[in-house]
Amino acid sequence: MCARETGRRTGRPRSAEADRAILDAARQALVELGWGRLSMGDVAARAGVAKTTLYRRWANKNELVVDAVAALFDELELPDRGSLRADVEGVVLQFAALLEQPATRTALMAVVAEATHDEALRRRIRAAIVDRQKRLVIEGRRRAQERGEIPPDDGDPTAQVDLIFDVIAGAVVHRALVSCEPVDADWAARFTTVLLGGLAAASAI
Amino acid sequence: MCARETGRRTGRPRSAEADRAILDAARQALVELGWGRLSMGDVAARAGVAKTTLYRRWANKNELVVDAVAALFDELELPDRGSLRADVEGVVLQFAALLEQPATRTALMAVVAEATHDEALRRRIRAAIVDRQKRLVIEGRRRAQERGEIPPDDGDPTAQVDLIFDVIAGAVVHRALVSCEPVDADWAARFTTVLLGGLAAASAI
Amino acid sequence: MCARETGRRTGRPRSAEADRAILDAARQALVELGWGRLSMGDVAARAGVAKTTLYRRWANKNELVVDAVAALFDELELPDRGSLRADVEGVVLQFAALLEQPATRTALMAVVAEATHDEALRRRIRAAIVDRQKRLVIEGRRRAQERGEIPPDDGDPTAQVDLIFDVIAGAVVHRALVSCEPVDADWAARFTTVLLGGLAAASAI
Amino acid sequence: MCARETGRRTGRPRSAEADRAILDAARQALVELGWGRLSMGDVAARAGVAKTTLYRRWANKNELVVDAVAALFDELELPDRGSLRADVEGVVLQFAALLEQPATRTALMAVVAEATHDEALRRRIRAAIVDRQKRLVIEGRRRAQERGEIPPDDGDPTAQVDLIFDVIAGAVVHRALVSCEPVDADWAARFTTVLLGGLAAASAI
DNA sequence: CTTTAAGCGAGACGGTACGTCTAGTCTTGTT
DNA sequence: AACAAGACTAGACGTACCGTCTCGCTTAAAG
Repeated sequence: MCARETGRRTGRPRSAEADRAILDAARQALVELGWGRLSMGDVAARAGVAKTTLYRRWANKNELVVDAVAALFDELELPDRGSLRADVEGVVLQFAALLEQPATRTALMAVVAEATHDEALRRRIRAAIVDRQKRLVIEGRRRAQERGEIPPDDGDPTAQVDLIFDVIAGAVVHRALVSCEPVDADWAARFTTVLLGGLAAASAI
Repeated sequence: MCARETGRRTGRPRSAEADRAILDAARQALVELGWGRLSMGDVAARAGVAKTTLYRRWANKNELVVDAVAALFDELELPDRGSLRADVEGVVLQFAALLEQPATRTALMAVVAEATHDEALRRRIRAAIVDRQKRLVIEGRRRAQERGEIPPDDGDPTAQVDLIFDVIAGAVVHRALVSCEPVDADWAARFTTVLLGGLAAASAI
Repeated sequence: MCARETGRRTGRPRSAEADRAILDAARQALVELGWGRLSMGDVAARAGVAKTTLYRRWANKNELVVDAVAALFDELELPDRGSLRADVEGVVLQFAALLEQPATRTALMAVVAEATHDEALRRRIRAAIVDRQKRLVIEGRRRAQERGEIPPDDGDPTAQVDLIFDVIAGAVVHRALVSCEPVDADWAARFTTVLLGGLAAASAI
Repeated sequence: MCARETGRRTGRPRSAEADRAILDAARQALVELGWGRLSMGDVAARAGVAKTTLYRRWANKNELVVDAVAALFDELELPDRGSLRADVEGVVLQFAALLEQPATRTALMAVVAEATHDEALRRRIRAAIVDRQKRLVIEGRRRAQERGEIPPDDGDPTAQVDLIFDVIAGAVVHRALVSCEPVDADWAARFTTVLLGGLAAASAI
């Protein structure tokens, strides 16, 4: 999480309690205030910790906030809802619900914005968030193939997985964060109709 | 562009040259530094203008930067390529090309990130960027209807326009800025196939 | 007092009221807290002024405190007591009384101690305190010459003024702050006898 | 030297080498940096010792530095130069030479400054520095009396010794450390003329 | 020859202040 | 009026140091 040199063995060990308190405080402050108005002094005060203790663990405000939020994107699941359409609608609504939380929306966009001029951060996001969530698409396709809803792969499905992921995640993120309109059951249904119709048409070629 | 009170008629008129210089300076600073590190003093200095001249035109930093960003997206056009499919592929590639420029990618993400915790900014983005670019979808549908490629509207097409816009813009932005993979002619073709297939299926219900 | 570039002519002029408020606050804080515990933030708060307003005028804490200390010594006066001897005894007792106040003794020694390894500070002390107080010696000599107690200058009196100042100030400071013995009327009388006798002998050569 | 509780008898004894290393490091740091910029962490690092080892021996920074400096003032001597005038000029130049070394000037002023608000330290300085150097004045007077340059004492000379000492030491310290002007042979000659003339005049009363 | 009380190096900790930077406002004199 | 210049309040930033507090390890004398 925080950059902790593993080689040290002398000196007083860092307080694990402080780690937790700081990350909790940072998450809480992020939700209440947003990235720009969150201040290190405030986080330190909330955590009951000195400001130096923050700077001993993270080089600056960005590093801390990115870490404070990184774990929020692991909670997406793909419960089996019995049909491809239900699975897609479910994951769309679940993802939208996540993005409706200020903590997550702020964190995701802030980190992506920061990444537009930081190649290393871009790679980190791709590994930690993008590739992780592609598993949801892969799992959904597998189930649909088992159910006979879509034909089995006859080649490498990577390109199609990528496309599906970009369309689903892109549309939800765009509607929730750029257009700023609600991702409700109705929109999810209409979106799913378009997506599945499009995929059927594409594979029929 | 900038909020210009129309009631004034006496006194020295505002310098149009200053308007241009400020917006140019803001765009340049935004690209070089990103949202967070851009400062009003720096923009004023680049524009060769006093800080008061900025604040006379825009209420605060956010307002100025949003305007500077919005102008970047006004260059998108929809030349008639003869078919709906060609028009969609064309606008996808055009939009992707825009997002491949560091200027635009940084600006868009910066402004969206800032908006995640700023309701007023969100409204401003929607008015200055989102609604403005929906014109492309509306125009594309109109042409396709004239060509007979899609049936004429039998109700209010707003919801469908919104959905199409979210899907196109979302998928392109997501692939270009989050997944960080190229939006090339091949991807555009496959995406268009899915989109048009989906829309056909949706209207066939 | 504070470094004020005289060449500027545009922009808002610096507040003379702030100048006064800051120096007053600094003097007060110096008396209450001593050099080490005086903080810039505290001085700013006492003066009802932002910290930046301090740093716009003085480069750092030392510079400000030196000026504040210098002002403490501006209250020394040389009322005409009718004879050179009475004037010397008067200023010796006045100076000793000043050094008996903890505020002044602490401030003077602190600033001199700080200056032992800071060439710039040394120059500043010389300009702000030493040269400023030499006025007392110059004025005393002028009066004595008018009274006919000492002959008029027949050359540049600077070296003699310097010597007299070092002897008077040095002896008083040394007795009060290093030897730590009282500078009373008796000591002042004996010291004055030695000083005036010495000066008479020196000019008789 | 350092406050060492005598009651302990078990456990690992304190390292005498650390004592030396710390005091040496403190003296060196004091000369290089001055009192204010000397830091306990830096002294510990120079001494190759942990900060706790410093605080086990001295309660705080002041205590350590005072101890580090105490021994520096024992080197003044009064060789017989054959006449009172030559002896005075000699001791003036010798004392000035001592104060021209950064080590001594910094140490002396630092310790005096600290003493302005520490009664115990003031007494300690008086015993260790002031009274010790008064022997130079006493010895000089004795020699001059033997040579017949000044009349023998007809009462208690203490008050006069004190006055002479304050004048000499005060003037030299003031010129060297406050006025910051060179104490050269010329100044020493002029000062001696004034001092001896003054003393002659005073005893002629 | 083990126990034991303390010293020791390393470095984290709560604090406090530093000096810098920026936002957004205000005050001059000039155009 | 707008403008250039720059002072102003407010407050966060990231750094440095103080003096304290764990850690785990070392060292001598006491048992």
